[in-house]
Amino acid sequence: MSTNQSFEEQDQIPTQMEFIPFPPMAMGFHQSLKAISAITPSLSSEAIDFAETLLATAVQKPREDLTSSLVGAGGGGQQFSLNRSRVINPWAWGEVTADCLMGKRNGGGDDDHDHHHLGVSAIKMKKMKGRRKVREPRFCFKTMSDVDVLDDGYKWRKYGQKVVKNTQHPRSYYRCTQDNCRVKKRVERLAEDPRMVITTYEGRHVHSPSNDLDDSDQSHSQILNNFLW
DNA sequence: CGCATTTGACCCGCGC
DNA sequence: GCGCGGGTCAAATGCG
Repeated sequence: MSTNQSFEEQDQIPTQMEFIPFPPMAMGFHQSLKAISAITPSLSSEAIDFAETLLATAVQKPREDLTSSLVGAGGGGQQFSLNRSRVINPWAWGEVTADCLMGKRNGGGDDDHDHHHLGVSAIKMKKMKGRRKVREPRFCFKTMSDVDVLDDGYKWRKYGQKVVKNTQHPRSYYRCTQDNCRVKKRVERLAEDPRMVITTYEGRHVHSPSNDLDDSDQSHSQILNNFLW
């Protein structure tokens, strides 16, 4: 698959920890990602495209709306930054955090549940030493939520759970239930802040999302919707 | 009864 | 070569 190839062929592995502050997303989500990719070759155009599509799917909005939502919801103070490390993680990743997503107007309670973060990371694995192990493109969201599994429109089946070292929360492994679709995702909670959920997707869906969202999963999609306005 | 989840075992890559 | 740790498998169990 050509997508995998382009992820694979980029062999630039970050060598030190860098933290590059990024200007507000006045230019929009897509352009911001493009700009990030100019800084780091780790974000290929496929990664950007993948990120955008996936995020749009997750929030159930067309890609065009996604950009305007993020920009429109903006105001000042979004932080768009790039964190690169080989020590902690051999993957390069970019993260976007919109201010609006945390404190947005919400007359109700002002407890933690009104503070939402949405992070987006497009990541690739470093090339296996000696051998070519093809890895699907990966991508992770960081969200603040009290539910572990955010509804992204696809059906997932859990196939494993593991307690990873130095974390008190188990990591869960899910696979897309669709035949011939090899997409997987991992869900874990941040050790430093258990309210933060890291969802890592691996691979691309070969089908469109199942649209049975309007029954029991309503609450989940509502959480996602809350991120954007 | 069928399907999803749980959970311990197993596999494999990597660092020492 | 060995041990560790992350990822996956699959039998057992739970649930609707």
